[in-house]
Amino acid sequence: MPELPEVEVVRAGLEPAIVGARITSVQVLDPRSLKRHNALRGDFVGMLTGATVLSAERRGKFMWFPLDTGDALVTHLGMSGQVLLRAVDGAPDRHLRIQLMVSHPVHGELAINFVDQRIFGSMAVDELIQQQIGKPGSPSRTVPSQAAHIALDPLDADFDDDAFVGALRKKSTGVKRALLDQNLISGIGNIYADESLWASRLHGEKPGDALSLAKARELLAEVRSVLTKALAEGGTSFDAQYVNVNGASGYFSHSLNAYGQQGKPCARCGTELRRVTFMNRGSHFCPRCQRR
DNA sequence: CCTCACACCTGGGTGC
DNA sequence: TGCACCCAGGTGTGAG
Repeated sequence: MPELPEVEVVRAGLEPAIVGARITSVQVLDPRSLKRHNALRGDFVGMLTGATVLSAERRGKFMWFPLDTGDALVTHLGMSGQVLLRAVDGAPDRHLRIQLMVSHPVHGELAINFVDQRIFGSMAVDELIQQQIGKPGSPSRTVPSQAAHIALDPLDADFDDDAFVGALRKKSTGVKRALLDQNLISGIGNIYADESLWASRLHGEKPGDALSLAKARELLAEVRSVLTKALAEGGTSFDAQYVNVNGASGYFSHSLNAYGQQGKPCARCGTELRRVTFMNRGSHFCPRCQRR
């Protein structure tokens, strides 16, 4: 269940090993992991083989790696995806779906293993497009076409606070659904949505258009705080040895106040936290602090 | 355009 | 021990 902090930890961990590397060979062990690859533009293996990686980028939960061919390798971890850096002669990983062999000028030969139990994640080669997004006056950006509809994340310097707050306060739908809407604000998943709602004392089913301006701003501030804290913890617990990059290492459960904490006392008021099913997924909240 | 239900997936856990 | 079932949830799609 990687969300923004976990994906960013993976991106940052991959960056030193993958930027400047040349892809020498590609093996697709399960074509279902290519569901976001548009084969009409070309063959996944053929478009990657021989290409050199220029940088490591992220927007929300999408990562991408621009190539010297002009396209980008796009990666989404979905629910259970991991990108593991391995020695070329390493033991095979369980649920390995795609393997890239790369040659790096400093680190030499490496295997990049895309591992994904549930196959909600994917790899793809996609075209990069130019896009105007974010606060008025923000510079134009390059983004894979398949991620063009994804909003900036709230840790991005060009994130438009006023536009988000305004749009949120026009939505009749519940505020949790709005937080999970990647077209409105990206990077938040079920865990950090529940954490942000708990921190701002909001019930997830409270309609967005019922929020005061101040409350909507407070929610955005709490979202930032929760994500920043999780990112900092992920950064510190992250093994500096890049060959151990492991996308599953996230979930800084010791700092969770709501998610998975049903039955435990609320850290604020002591009331027993509850879990209900909402939007086909678990929602965790304090029935006293977070009134509908 | 907006809202929302649902399909897509696997394997760990539970109940019988 | 085995088997059926439930559950975890990010994203894209299509219905209304």
